[in-house]
Amino acid sequence: MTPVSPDKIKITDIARAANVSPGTVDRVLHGRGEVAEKTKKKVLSVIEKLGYKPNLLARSLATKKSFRFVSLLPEHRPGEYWESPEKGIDKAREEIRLYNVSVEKMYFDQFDAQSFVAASESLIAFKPDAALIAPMFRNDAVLLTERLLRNRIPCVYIDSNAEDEHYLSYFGQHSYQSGYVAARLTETGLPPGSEILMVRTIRISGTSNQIERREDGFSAYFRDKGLTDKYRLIRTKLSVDNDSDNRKELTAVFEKHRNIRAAVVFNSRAYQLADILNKLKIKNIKLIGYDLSGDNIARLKDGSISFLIAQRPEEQGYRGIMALCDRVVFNGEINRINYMPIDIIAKENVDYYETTPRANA
Amino acid sequence: MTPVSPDKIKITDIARAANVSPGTVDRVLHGRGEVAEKTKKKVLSVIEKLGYKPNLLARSLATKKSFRFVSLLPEHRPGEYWESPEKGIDKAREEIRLYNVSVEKMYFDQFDAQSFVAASESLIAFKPDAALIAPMFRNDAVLLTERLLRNRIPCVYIDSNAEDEHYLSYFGQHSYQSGYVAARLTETGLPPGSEILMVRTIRISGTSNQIERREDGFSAYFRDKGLTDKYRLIRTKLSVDNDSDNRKELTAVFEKHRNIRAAVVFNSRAYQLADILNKLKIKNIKLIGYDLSGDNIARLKDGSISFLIAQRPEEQGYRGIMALCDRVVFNGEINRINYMPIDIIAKENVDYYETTPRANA
DNA sequence: TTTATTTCCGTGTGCGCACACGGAAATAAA
DNA sequence: TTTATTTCCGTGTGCGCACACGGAAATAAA
Repeated sequence: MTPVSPDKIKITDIARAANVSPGTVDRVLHGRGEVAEKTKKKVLSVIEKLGYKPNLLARSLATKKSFRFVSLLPEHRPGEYWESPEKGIDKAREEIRLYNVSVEKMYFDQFDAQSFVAASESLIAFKPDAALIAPMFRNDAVLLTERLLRNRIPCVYIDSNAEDEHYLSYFGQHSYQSGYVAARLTETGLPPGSEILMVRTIRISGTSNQIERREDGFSAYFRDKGLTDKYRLIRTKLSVDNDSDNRKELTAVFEKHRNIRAAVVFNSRAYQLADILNKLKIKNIKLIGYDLSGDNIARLKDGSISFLIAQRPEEQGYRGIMALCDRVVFNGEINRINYMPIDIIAKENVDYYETTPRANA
Repeated sequence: MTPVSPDKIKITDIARAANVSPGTVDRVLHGRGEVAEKTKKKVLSVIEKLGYKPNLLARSLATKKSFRFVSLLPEHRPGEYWESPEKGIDKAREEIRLYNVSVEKMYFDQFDAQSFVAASESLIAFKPDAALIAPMFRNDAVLLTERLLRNRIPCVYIDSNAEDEHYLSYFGQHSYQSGYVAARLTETGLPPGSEILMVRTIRISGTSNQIERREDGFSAYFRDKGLTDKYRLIRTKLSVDNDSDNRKELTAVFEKHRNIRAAVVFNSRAYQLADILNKLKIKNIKLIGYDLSGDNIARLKDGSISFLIAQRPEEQGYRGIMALCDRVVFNGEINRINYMPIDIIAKENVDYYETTPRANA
């Protein structure tokens, strides 16, 4: 509560030092043209010399611009994974509201590629100033981002990386490495000779490459460490919804492989496997899964799941939106690839895991 | 880039609706008095009805107030633990500079209680508007915060919780629970009959209660799970600096206890134990430690350390300062206890662990 | 009742910037 | 050389708020 801070130079200081009017400084700052080359150079050199930094508060207050962002996520129900990224988006939205940024939320059905295409059309028609996208359908996502790019609309991907060149920035996990971590957790303390069950859930529209790369990383760990003789990797597939088929399949697998001591599920449905194993009375299986959905947390707490790997989904949404804001509103630079931490969650630390980015003023 | 956002109500809207002048609304908003009781009620009801939210940008721009914060941390060198909280403080400082908040950094010697007392005097003399403190010397920290409280200066603790009533808010780990997590990691895959070495580093001015509670949590895990027959906990003490004494001590311990298969160090010096074990050619010890100092990370990567438990030190500093800002600058409410996640770090995920809170505009 | 005091409130200015408007100077066209 | 056009720049206003100032109305003191 002392007197106001000193030595902040402002546009009028620049103007005085450069012998021009504030209006001219403004034109130079915004590259609006209508300034003689000589004058422009003079002003720029003064700006440089005095180290002028615009007051973002005043700028936002004065500007009449507003910005419309769009997010495109899978539809979801309470407790499901996608609730978390959306929470992060909401938090960011609240924080940048004062900068005249609005965020319109759009959705698609994650089991229906056609719904993604339809949503893409709506998104394009909306003419947003920026977009945050969960590119679950690789090809359609690329088509969408190509069109956005053509209109100079920046685009951030979260969750899974489509590996094309059409997005501004990616916030998500390094899937391959997360598989490596899953393998490390699986191996720790596992008796030699054990068999390890790798579970893939069949999806209607094909497995995402995110899941595939988790599996790749997982397998690679055992190869890289020369553990392929010590352990044996068994693969099986489960259906998303057909419970009785799944039981039959697993019964057969465990019949055939008597030494399965660990199992890994590479999507967020580890709870499904936990439930089936419970029903089949198969015990003492070390189960590793992904993502902190409500169901997974419950199984983690009751001991059916040993470890879950998390990827700060809220932070993905939050930082994705903030990056777009930095870019569009403040003309900042954004890191292209932003890998999230690969968080290891056990029963003992799950209650203290909060992905929530801080709320600020 | 569409027209400016609508329906934002401002002070003049309140004034019109309440049949008063903007100045009167302002007096009510700030509780400056000089308003008749009846008028005040009228204005408040209109504010309520229209759901007025002040524009923080305009408020900060218009206000002539400025705020001086102080941080009080242990001195440290590059790569050491305390660099991280300081990084978070710097980040927060940058973000709230526009709100006329400055952060003055003060330091003490973490091995010299007297230096903390001296720093306390400087801090008080500085008359800050808020303080962020690492309360490593419990009693002296309490004395300091009592004096701050008397002057109505809000005070945030980070890292360790002194458990008194004199601070506004705490950002740090639940130490007891983090010991529990350490125990879980230690136990996973450990052969029955193993002995577990619990290492305490002797400090000149007594062990902090943070460390003690980690130990408590660790021991409690084995009791709670009924594992006291299965494993045996061995305790030993090491000196901070006397390497040869430490070697002798450890040689004797391992001489006596032939079944030690795991060791835990409860402060950030796990690398010290790793180095001694290397020199003594003691192998195959599963080593668990705390905090991502440069030395610890190196040992994690070369395999001497199995797991480290981290506590988002940058986030502690960042959120601590931001909380003070919310409170002092924006009159917000702050959560009193803010436990950090208990992060599990292994060789496989350490490169993706960033505690850095996002940089924003 | 008159004057002094207090209570209460409205008006005006500035925070640092964006941006519209209009006009002088320089240049091009007649 | 005169007029039309373009280039270039300065001035003025408003964003939403905090806060100083001063004055009218109400009350207290004389």
